[in-house]
Amino acid sequence: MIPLNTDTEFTMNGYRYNPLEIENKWQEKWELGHSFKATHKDSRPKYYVLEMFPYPSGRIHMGHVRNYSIGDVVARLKRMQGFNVIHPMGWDAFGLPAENAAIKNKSHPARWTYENISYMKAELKKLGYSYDWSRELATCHPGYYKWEQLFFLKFMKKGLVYRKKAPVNWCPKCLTVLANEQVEAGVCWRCDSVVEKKELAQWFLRITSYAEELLEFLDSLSQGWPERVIAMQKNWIGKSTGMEINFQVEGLDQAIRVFTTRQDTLFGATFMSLAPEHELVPELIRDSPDKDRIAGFISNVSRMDQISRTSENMEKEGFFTGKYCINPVNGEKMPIFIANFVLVEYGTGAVMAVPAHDQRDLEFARKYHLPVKVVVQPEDGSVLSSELESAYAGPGTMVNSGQFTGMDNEQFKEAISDHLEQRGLGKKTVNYRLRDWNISRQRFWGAPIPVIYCQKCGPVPVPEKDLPVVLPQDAKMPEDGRSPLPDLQSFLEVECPECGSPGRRETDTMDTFVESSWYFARYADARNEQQPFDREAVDYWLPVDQYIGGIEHAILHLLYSRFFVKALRDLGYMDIDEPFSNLLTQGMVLKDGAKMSKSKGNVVDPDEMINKYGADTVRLFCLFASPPEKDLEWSDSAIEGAYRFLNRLWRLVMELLPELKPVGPCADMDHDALEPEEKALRTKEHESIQKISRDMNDKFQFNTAIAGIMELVNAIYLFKDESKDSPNRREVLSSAVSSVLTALSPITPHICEEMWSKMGYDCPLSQSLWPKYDSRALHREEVLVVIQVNGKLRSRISVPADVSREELKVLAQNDEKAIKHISGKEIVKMVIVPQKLVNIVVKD
RNA sequence: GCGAGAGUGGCGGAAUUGGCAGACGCACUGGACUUAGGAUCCAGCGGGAUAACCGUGGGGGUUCAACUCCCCCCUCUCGCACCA
Repeated sequence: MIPLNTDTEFTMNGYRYNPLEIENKWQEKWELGHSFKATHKDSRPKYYVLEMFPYPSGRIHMGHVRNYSIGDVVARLKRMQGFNVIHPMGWDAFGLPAENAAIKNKSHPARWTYENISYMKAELKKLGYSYDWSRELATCHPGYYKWEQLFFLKFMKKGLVYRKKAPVNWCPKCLTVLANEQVEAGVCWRCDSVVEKKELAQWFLRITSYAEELLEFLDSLSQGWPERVIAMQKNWIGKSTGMEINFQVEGLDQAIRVFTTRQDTLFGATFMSLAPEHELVPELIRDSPDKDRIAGFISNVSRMDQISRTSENMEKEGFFTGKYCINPVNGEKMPIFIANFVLVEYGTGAVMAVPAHDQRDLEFARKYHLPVKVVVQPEDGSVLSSELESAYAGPGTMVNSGQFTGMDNEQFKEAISDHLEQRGLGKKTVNYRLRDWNISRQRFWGAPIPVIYCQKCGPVPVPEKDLPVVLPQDAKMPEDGRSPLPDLQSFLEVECPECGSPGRRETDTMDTFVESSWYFARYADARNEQQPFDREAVDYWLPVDQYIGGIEHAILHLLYSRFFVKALRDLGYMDIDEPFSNLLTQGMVLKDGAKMSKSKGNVVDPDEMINKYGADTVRLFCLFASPPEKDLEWSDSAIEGAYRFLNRLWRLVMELLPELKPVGPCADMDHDALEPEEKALRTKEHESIQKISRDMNDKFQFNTAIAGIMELVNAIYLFKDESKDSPNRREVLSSAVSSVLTALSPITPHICEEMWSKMGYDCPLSQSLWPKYDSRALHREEVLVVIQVNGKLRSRISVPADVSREELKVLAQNDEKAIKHISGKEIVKMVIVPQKLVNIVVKD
């Protein structure tokens, strides 16, 4: 319920703050006036502000409201500061929930999706965001995914796409495979099911061929991106430099290739550990008497789910294959083991075990009574023996290392690398943790992968002229949750474009992260039907100057998008290296200390809040309660506070309305001619604009910017009651009120527009310019100076701003309160900070 | 274990980067107006015998002066984690 305002002052001009009425009115005006439509034929500098587009799940939630309110403030602010701003919005519209809803409602996923989009679009409009809706896109529209399919074909031609049969991550609940990035601690990123391994032929994007560039360019982002996002990406790419070394298998014409970053410990390698899935394993165990037991062990391990297999307290286990390999530097025989902790995906799937200098190898060696050989002695004087309790991984001097004994291990690392390379026993390599991106999904509601399997020609790309491969409208979703495509003859049956024989369409669709990897580029030219986007438009608008979204996309979406931009650049579609120059990761919206969720029953519905308080109040609360990167705790009383502030401002302006004139914010006037209170207010106004501009622009600290606005409002309240009537009173008041409305307008645009127009302005605030403070107005005649004695605050005095250091010294020493603390003591020193502070240092 | 960040009143949070700790707001207390107050206005609001003094997670240090810089430690949040 909106509290009914009946107080006399409030209604005296007949205007009551009615948020919904005002908001409707201005939203309509903006829409009819195409106020936020952007075009690249413009001489102003461009500014691209983008918020991560939403999945059309049904309703907007508070997380969206916060995200989009932050973005809208940036957009409106930059517009007022003279930029040509593009601020688009669209829908990340493919994905599994639509399929589930379709099964439930016995309809088509498209229907649910488009209904949600229209509902949520109305919600966004009610919040008054300054989007250029003419660029709206939905990724499930063939007009969008057609170009994605084109990119797929271009990638294919360039060797950036390949199909391979591989053990892949399978989510038993989503009935589809997942990319490595989508498996979090062994469970599905979306539904938390434990992920299984499955052997399937899948389509991969060769993101690893950009691994080095993706890593290197992180440095160029360090100014504009949060450090932790960069750290997470670095970590994910996981570069390590080392060597690949070959170990000849005894009695076989085969070598085992290992990857190591500690080639300096090669003399200490006493056995070999292979991943159970290593390709040589079958051959190595063929003649083993233990063959069956080993095979059982291998199938046990490889069938294990990711969680238990990679958990820390998993017991290290292995089996001896019965075979040996030869240490290339000392010719020693090393037993070959199969070990459950060796990962086939990383490095070469084989590890040279150096128990003295690697904790895992040590544990394994102790368990199976394998030799431990120290080859690096620490330089602190302690002497390690093979009895050591924990492995030593630090630096030191080489021992037991043939002719290299006595060398520093770091130098030796270089020496042994050259030594091995010269003899053809190994080579220096760089290894990445990053894997290629599996984009195949066994789902219906996604962009079809444009490939046809021909009985004769094999997989054949769909010719570009036949794009898009459209998702069938007549598909019926099977009850069991599988994709309908593999059973849909009308979709499936097709002629081979190369030889004309019967072919079958690929039924896998693309990972939905593919759509979100390039949507920001499509916004530059969203209605283009000839090509993905016009080169001129993309060159003008991209990169995104400010990207805003949740930290949960720190790796997935941001890494994929960076990869896409680099790949599209190399295909000649654009000329930038990175998509997002600046990134702001906003915190979550919490209620009772937890993320809002239906299951916890702590959801606050934005619609309800808008109906109760209006969009301006909801926006104000979201921006005021916490700085953007931090989590925001929802508070019913704090939103009341935001509403109260807007009412208070409304009352102030309505009361003063008869006096106010459209003089503009920070209006020019003869400062010296003003009364003292007028000077004070004018100075406060200009100081506030200085502070607010700084907080908003440089730091996106909207919370402190709003605090600054509130202070200015408080100052106006004081002024209106205390100042005398004078020739300049109206100008001073009008300017200050105009500054408040202008500065607040990016945050609460509707109420500000309304009061602005009531003040008599013709040009709407949304098209006005951000005020410039006059540094002359910042000058105060009197300043407050703090007096300390031995660093402790003792007094405050008001002095003329231009007082000299000497005068200040005298004033401070003669200050009554200061005298109490210095009398009878010797003044050792006086520290003067002009206009601020005097510190008198005394001793007894 | 590695990486990133945080720790300030009853609460959310400020502090121009070394110069008045607690801006702004919420909550609370007292008062005014009032049939009424959940509206509004005024005042107060870190602790403390309202005096000294003590206070920014703890302990040291640098400095005339430390929330801020340096060293050690504790706690919490997030991410990664048997990565060879």
